Amino acid sequence: MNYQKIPDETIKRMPMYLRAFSILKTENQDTISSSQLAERLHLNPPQIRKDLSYFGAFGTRGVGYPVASTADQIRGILKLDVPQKAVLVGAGRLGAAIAEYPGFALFDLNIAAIFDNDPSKIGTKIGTNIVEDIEKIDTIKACDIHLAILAVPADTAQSVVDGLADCHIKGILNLSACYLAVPKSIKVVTIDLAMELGTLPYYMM
Amino acid sequence: MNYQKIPDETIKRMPMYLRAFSILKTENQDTISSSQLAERLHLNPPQIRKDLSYFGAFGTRGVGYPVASTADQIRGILKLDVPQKAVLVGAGRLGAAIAEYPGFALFDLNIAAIFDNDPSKIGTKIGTNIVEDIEKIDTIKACDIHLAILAVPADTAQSVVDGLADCHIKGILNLSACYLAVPKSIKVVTIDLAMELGTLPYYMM
DNA sequence: TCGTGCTTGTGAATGTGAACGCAAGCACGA
DNA sequence: TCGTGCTTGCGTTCACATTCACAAGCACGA
Repeated sequence: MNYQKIPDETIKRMPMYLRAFSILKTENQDTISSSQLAERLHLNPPQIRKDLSYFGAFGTRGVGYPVASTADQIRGILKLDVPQKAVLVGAGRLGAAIAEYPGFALFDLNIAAIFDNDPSKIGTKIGTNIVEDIEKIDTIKACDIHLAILAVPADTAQSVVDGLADCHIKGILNLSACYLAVPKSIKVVTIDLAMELGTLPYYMM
Repeated sequence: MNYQKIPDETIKRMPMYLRAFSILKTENQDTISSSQLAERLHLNPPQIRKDLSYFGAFGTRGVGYPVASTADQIRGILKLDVPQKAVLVGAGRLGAAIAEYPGFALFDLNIAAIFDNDPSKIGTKIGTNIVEDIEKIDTIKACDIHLAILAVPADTAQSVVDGLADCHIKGILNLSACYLAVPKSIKVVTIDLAMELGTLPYYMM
C-alpha cells in the first residue's frame, strides 16, 4: 500500500466535495471538470485535483470526474457509505434545533438517541426520539453508536465526555465553549459560536 | 509603524485567549504564565507567546502576563471593547436557539434585531426581540449594526446576503450549508454542522 | 489509424504557520 | 548593589498546505 499522509485540511474539504457531487447527481450531470467544480465551491482547480488524487485517480483526462462513481468513492473514504448513528446529549434549545436539523440526512448521519439531565425534559419527544436520562447513557453501548454531539453547558461538558468515553464513542462534535480532555482514541471537533462571531469585528474597517 | 501581517490562525485564537483571561479575572488571578495558560487551553506555550507578541509586548519577563490589562488589550485588538450589535436572520429552531445563546455576552456581542420571512413568526417575541419582516431589513441601516448571523435554509441564504450587503453589514456568520458570493468588503465565516460531523467517521478506527 | 484538444495527475516550488531554543531582562532576595 | 531564577520575546528551523507548471493520456473526429 502506497501509504501517504493525507492533510487534515483535505479531509475537512471532503464532505464539501461529497455534497457537491450529490447535488450534481440530482441535476443529472454525468461528469464535471475540476474548474467547473472549483467555480461552484469557490476553490482553485489544482486544489480539488490534488485533494482527490490523494485517494486515487478518479477522473478521466480530457473529460473530468464521473459524478456518480466519484460520489461513491468519497462516501467510502469518509465511511459514510453506511448509515452512521449519533447520540445527542443536551436537549435544550440548541440540542432540539440540532435534533431536527435536516442537513445530516445527505451524509446518512442519524440522531439515534437523545439524553439530558433535566427531569422536565426526560420523556419528552423531539423529532422521532424520546429524551432519556443521562444517567442511563451506557445503554448506547448496545446500539452501535460511535458518534456524539454535545450541546450542554460548558461546565457539565467534561463530565458528559467522561461518560461517553466508556461507551465506545470515537468522535465528538462539541458545541460547548470549553476544552475537553479525552483519550486520544477519541477525535473531538469543537464549534464555538461566540468565538467565531467574536473574530468578525477585527476584520471590519 | 512596524507593519507585519498577522496570521489568520492567530486571529482565530484571540477570542479564546480573551475568554481565558476574562475567566482568570473572575478567579482573582493577577498574572498567568504562557505555560499555565497553555495547559488550560491545550496549546503549546510558544504558540501563545508568539500570538500575543504580534500585537506588542504584553507580558513581564520572569512573571507572566497581567490578567486584567492583557484582557483589555485583546478586547481592543478584536474591537470588542465596545458592544457590538448583530442582526439575526432566520427565526426557525436554530435561529431561536442562537437568539437566546448566553455565550455572546462575554464578548459584548448583542442580538439587536431578528428577521424572518414566515408570516407566522413575524411579530412573535424571541428573548427581548420581536421578529420582523425580512422585507424591512433595511431598517437596520439606522441602527449601527455591522454583524449578521444567518440561520436560514441554504436556498434562500444568497438572496438574504444580497440584501444585507446594502445595509452596511461587514461581517456574516453563516450557518447555512452553502457558498455565499459577497463583495470583498464583507468577511464571511461559515459553520456547516453536517460537514463537521461528516468528517468524524473518517478518523474512527 | 492518427492527430488534436482538453483535462487530469503529480513533482517541484512557493507560501504560511508551528515549534524550537536562546538571549534579553524583570523581580526578588541577600 | 549584585546575583539568581524564571519567563517573555523573537530569530531560526521545521512541517505542513497551497499553488504552479507540465507531462501523461483519454475522447473524438477526420
